[in-house]
Amino acid sequence: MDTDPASDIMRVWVRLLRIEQRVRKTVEAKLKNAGLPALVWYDVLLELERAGDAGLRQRDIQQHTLLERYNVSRLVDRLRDAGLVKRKPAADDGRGSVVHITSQGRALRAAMWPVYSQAVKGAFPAQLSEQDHGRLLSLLERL
Amino acid sequence: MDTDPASDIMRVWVRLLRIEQRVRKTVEAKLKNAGLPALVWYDVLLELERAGDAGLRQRDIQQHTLLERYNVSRLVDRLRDAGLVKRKPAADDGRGSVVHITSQGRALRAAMWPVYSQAVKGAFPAQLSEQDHGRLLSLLERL
DNA sequence: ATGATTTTGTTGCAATTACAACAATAGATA
DNA sequence: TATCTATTGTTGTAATTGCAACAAAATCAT
Repeated sequence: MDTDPASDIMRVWVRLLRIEQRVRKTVEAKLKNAGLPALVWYDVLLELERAGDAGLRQRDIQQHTLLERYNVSRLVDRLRDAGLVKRKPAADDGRGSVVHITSQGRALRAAMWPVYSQAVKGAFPAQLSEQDHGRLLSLLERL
Repeated sequence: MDTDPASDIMRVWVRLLRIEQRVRKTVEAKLKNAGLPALVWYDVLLELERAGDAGLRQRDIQQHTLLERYNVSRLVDRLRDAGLVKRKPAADDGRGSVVHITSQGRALRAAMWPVYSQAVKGAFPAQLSEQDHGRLLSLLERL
């Protein structure tokens, strides 16, 4: 077993971790500063918007966002309480429910986007070339 | 302002975010499964071990780990309660304290390393070449 | 069909993290 | 010096997340 702290993959991981923390932190701060909810709300609203009229099972939200089951359950509660989504019993599965975004939900997601987008851009001050972005993306895809 | 959801930098960010979530999740799960504490404990213990006899101010822990001030405060409390670190008043600064790792702390960090390391490797199944690792790392360094 | 297993979702409680206010010292400025 | 501001750290309380147990329905195996 490789126990070298400086191994390639660990270097990549640690670097990736720090970048994620730094960017997430600034994004969350700017969202809060703009009076908007946290990033995870955006994530869920976006997935629901993409899902369209069919909506999404909570299970699907879980898979898309990598949230835990119980966190999805409670987050959907909060989104519903805020009028951003609706829960309906699943027609073909007596256990679960289907979640649909409301027009208020769509409006909030749209309002969050420019703040989110700008915050991310601001947190990556280095201007990589289009080619570098492509290279980086294709390397990340392989992880 | 660019509001294109598919812009290069946002693609990179979203991909990076998902990778971080996936890997962190498996790492935390494997640590827990091995009866070991969470990743953030490892992070702090590692920084303290690197700092050596001089120890670290809590402020420095904060900067290295990107934790919030109050989280450092309470995490150091827990580490101290677990016998992994010691807090001493800072000689040259009446406000703060200096944190030192104990031998138990070093032992725990050492015990966590192989589990951590293997978990990360396992979470990156794709075998990138040494050259690709280098390319990826240098691109990440620029973010 | 029936019983066991898996999947889906919820909930009480514990642990952690976030927010806001605070105290104490250090450092800067008049 | 005296005062103002910034830095460092703590703590009460609220919000969120994690853990464990649970319920209900679907799926599988016999």
